[in-house]
Amino acid sequence: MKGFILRDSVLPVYIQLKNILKSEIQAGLYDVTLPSERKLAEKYHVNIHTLRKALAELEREGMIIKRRGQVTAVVLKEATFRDYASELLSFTEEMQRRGLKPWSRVLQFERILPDLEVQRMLSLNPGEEVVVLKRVRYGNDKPFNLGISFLPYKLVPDIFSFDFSQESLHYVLRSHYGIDLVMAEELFEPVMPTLEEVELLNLPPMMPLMLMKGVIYSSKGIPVEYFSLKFRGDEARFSVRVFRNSY
Amino acid sequence: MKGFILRDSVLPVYIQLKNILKSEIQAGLYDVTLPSERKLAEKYHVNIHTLRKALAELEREGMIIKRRGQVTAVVLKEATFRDYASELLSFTEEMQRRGLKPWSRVLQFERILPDLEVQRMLSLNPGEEVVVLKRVRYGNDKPFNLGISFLPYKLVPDIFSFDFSQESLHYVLRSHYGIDLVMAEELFEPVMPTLEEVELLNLPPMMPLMLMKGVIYSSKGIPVEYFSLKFRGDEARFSVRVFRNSY
DNA sequence: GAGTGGTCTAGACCACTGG
DNA sequence: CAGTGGTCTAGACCACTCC
Repeated sequence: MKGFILRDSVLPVYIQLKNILKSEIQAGLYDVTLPSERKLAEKYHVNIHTLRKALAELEREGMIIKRRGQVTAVVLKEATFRDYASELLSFTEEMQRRGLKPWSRVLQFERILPDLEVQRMLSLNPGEEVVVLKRVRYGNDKPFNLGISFLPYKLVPDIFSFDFSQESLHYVLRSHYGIDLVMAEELFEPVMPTLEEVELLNLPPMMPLMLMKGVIYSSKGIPVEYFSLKFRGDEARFSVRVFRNSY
Repeated sequence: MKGFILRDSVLPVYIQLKNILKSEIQAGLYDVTLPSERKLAEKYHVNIHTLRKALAELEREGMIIKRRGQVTAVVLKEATFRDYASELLSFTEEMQRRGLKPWSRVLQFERILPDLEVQRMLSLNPGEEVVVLKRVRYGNDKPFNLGISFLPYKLVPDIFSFDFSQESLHYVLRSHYGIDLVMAEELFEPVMPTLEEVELLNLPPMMPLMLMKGVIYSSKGIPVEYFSLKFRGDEARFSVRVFRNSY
């Protein structure tokens, strides 16, 4: 990974190339603009289409900006906001990334008939049951959020054999049920806490919450989980990068 | 646009193809899975790489999910959340899209020396001045948000000749200064309003705000605007789609 | 093993930007 | 008008999934 591309690596060439270019940009090798695509392709002995795929990745990450007819601009050497989190991660992974020990207090875990909103979000037929799992999630000793998850019961028949005060829901879905969660639609909204939430999350007065709710889909395109997460406002900073669409 | 691809359209083939496939999916032509890439390419008489580019667009929009070795899954016929807004749009464009008349009340518009945060976000040298523009933005008669923008003065020398109670800042930047805004880093956080904000936005009691702040970059990769927007909580629903990264 | 999507190469041509 | 990035085609081979 010192600037050489391994043709028989498990990583595709364009990903290796992306990483190389990223570290070169961060090292200050290219300051305001990048060399042309043709020159870069020649330099790294790859086809121009492979090079272009690497640049497309960098652009998606917001590191460079390409425009037709112009040299491509170098924008960022690193993310402006630290809490960059526009990636689908389980709470467990999020905590591990921050070096905190994740665990949960389970408040509710049972089979119920869902209300209409949950039914619609999970594309369920009337009468189909869901599993509801309500937890306060902790990192080390600090409460991070209050989460409610709904899953179609038919997808997770023997789920009550797991202890979700310790286990990761997403990990169980993958390892035990073979369900890969790959995409989520999320909606953010600021809300005031209820009295119950003030207590559960140990909130100071006048602290608003960030409500994040949405649907998570498996690799087969099936809606697997409808969730609602409430975070302490001062701990909940979500950042994204957005682009102007041309077409 | 009835299912035929025009080879001499201004729109690239892969965009036309994306639109065709989208409308076919929404019409229910493909229900759970799509035909294979080879078959689709043959059906529309395009090269498989062009077809793949169209599918990549649909996947980015969250409409389908592709996995190696599997047929590609159809996920959504339409967005689950209506307020889908992960696109860089000016307030004026946002209002026009909703059919509302945008205008502003300008509260502050002057040259100042920025504080350290603004200086850092805009990559300014000490002593460089910025223009600050503080406005309450309205759609028809309703206040939508309170916005503060900071721009490097050197980029917009004669900006005080414009009246930003009517004009769109982003439009002036593009048409008068030739500055194309193409990318933004944004951060979201729930906050409680100050007394001033309660009054300016005509807020009911205990209504939290969504704070959205960030930096907007031009096509040359230059940070052009640092902004802070505060929205009424019940009017501020931001939605995104996130994916699991493989590499 | 048949079929799927993923990667890489090769080359042609186009559209746009800038001096 | 030279140089840039964008699009489209052609074909080979690989990695993975599912039966």
